[in-house]
Amino acid sequence: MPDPSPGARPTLEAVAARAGVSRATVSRVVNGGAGVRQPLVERVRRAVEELGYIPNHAARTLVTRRNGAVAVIIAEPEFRVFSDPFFEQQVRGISRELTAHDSQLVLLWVEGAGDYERIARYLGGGHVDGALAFSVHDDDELPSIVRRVQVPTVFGGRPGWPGATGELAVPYVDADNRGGAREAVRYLVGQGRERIAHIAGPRDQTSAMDRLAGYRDVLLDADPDLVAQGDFTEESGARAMAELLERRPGLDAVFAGNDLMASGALRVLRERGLRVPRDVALVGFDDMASVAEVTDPPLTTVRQDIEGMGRLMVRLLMRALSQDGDPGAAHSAPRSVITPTELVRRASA
Amino acid sequence: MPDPSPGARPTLEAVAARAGVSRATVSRVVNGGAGVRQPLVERVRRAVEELGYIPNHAARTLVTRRNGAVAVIIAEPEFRVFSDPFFEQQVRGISRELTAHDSQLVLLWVEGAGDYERIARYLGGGHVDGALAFSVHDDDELPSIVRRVQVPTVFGGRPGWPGATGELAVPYVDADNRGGAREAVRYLVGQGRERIAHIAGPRDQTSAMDRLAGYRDVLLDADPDLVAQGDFTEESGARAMAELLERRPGLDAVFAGNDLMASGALRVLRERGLRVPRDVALVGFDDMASVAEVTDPPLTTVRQDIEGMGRLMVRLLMRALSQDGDPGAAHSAPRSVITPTELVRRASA
DNA sequence: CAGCCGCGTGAGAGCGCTCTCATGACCGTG
DNA sequence: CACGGTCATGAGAGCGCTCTCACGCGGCTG
Repeated sequence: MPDPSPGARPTLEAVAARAGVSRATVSRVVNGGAGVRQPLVERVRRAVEELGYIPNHAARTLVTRRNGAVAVIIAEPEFRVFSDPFFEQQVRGISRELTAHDSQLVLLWVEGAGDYERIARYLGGGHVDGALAFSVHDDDELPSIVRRVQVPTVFGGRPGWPGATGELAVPYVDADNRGGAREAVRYLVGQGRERIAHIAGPRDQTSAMDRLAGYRDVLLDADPDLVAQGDFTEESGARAMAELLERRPGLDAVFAGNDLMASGALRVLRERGLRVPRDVALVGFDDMASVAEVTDPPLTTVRQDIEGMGRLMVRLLMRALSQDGDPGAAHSAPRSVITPTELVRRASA
Repeated sequence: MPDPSPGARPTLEAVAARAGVSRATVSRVVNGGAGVRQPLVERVRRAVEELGYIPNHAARTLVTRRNGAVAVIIAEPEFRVFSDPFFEQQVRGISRELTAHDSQLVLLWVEGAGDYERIARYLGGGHVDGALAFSVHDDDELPSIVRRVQVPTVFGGRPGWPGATGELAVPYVDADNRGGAREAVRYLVGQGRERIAHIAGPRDQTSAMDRLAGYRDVLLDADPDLVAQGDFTEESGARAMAELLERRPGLDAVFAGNDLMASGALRVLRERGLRVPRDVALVGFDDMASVAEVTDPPLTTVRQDIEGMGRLMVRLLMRALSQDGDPGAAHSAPRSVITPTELVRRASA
């Protein structure tokens, strides 16, 4: 039977028969063709072509124990997940780099706390070679889960739970939030600003805390009343600004924890008739195009290479995966990477 | 050897040995336990528990030809993909429904036109049981690809290529754009508005064209100069509004193709000193929370159940998949579904 | 009490692939 | 020209699971 059941997808066997070689040879050709003589390679290639052969993924995975897929775990505490442009860029970077590594992106959307069991089962089921996770909050269960099911995982953003940098360390990729904040504040200082306030992001996000730390690094003796609490939303930025103005009307600069809060702050500043940057200089963080470029005046802000961070996460993971098989290299967890930031000067400061 | 290589994951075999039954019985228990006597079921369950057994996905897929994964294909022509709140909601609906069906979401991000080959290979490789796609533009290659590789696919939004509703029909889920537009325009008419303009979305998106058609359904003899072209962005809405005002200064209502354009139109209206809704009534489309609720005045708009549409896509696909095996039910492509819209009255009209 | 039916269980094949190992052809060398 | 070595190829096992089928036991009927 030269064509058994025309509807059925051709197997390696079928290709081998057609090319007049063994399964092994076809397999070799399909996987790069190393060690097979040219004429044979071509004959097999032709047979593959003619039959429209596509390797069966499951069969391959079954024996190689590699499945060319990586999970991206998205925990959704509340709102702001996907629609966060930050996120989009990072996922795009991940997607691109994954493609370059011939891997697929499996999206794991965590639906509330009770859903972690499902995630654990999935991760443990060998569906994916590794995982990428974003540890948004301190109390995230994810780290302990990936540890339990032993799935190589790289985190986006420095995890914040106790001991994250010591015993329970996990590999992560993060922007140099602290350094970026320092640069921003120093810039403000360099401009002659003397009463520089800070609108901080949520306390349970390490990025926010790192930025605050950077601010304090430069302004060692900063007046505590010059720091207001926000939660990374535009609204909270506005509220914090109003608060700051009440407490310290004489402030002459604001370093906001992110662009959204900067934009909220800007709104309040203008409502109060304060000119930016003349009366109050304003610096944001993130260089979120949809915000920083469209405010009036456009925001001076700290840029991070978000897509690059996504790619980097993948690269770290891939390196860990390729070492996995090595003897002696057992459990050589990838090192974490801090990516540089860059101050983007626009009109607001 | 009771515990061969402690690091290795236990197999069915191991569980069977531990429970003192055959592989077949363990398999039955793992897959629901039908037809196995209670005491045995419990013994097996306990063994599974003790060994921490997790079924190997690849092996299972190899024999069942089902892999519990569905691809979500995202073609990215330019910007607005993830960060589109519309998109986020739809993907969330998909994710939730997929979870309910014990399936995984595999994200396929199309990286430009040349990338379709990769997508085709992936789809054809049996990695997924089916696919969900969004046919943003008319010239999309996706429909022909899924047809070629024979992967059951449900589209989000009515596809617009020639013959999409006839010979080359594909199942899709779409909102009742035309009906929603009719309702919006009728509402305006009912308010006594007499010169109702429309800001249309891009010509190559069926949703935009359907909304335009709905507008025309009501205003059969509408002045062609009362229709301006936009591209669904805020900016284009502003431009279109300016244009309309120039051509027909006397207009007393605007039905915008989406909320973003409505918001742009609103900006221009206010700049020109026109009061909304007093002088000009304004209706949008989508009920995009981040836009419609925050404009001043808040937008009267047409709401569609976006998350529901996502869920519906999955349900249609699942139905098609479960029929796939049936004899006689061959190629019973799922029917398309149009979901209702609802006019949300706020202050702008 | 013999026969039969039905249900619960086990044996074993096989899904499509990779990979090790044996085999044989061909080369160069002594 | 015989021999060992190298390299391309094929044979075959086996990855972990499902599923068909045969088997055996019990209970029911005649």
